[in-house]
Amino acid sequence: MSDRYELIYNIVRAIPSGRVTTYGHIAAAIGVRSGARLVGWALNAVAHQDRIDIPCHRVVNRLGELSGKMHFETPFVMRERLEAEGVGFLGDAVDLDQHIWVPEIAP
DNA sequence: ACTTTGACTTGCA
DNA sequence: ATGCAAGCCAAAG
Repeated sequence: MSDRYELIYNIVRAIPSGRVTTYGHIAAAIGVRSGARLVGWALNAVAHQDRIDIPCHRVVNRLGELSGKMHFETPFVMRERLEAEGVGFLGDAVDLDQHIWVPEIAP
């Protein structure tokens, strides 16, 4: 595990309830602007291992779509949790304009 | 040790 | 405005 993973986990864990963020924002926050895929890998590792304390369901792609919902226990749990936190949906994507959350850039 | 793929994004045609 | 291609880091084959 690289230190980047820790940064990613730290940021994802810092996402407030009822808010969502995108892979690109997290990637930019850890200093790797084009490393959005790395974020996905980190979350996949988190989901596959026992790092469930990280709210990976609050991480969506830049369109607000729940791209990683199929990696959860069930494809519905992700939306269920987001809706339970008060996140509004526009069709199959979250209302980014209303719930987007931008992490602080880490040096 | 090298190649391929993946929970993505951005840029050019 | 839509479609295809390239780029980036890390892990699995």
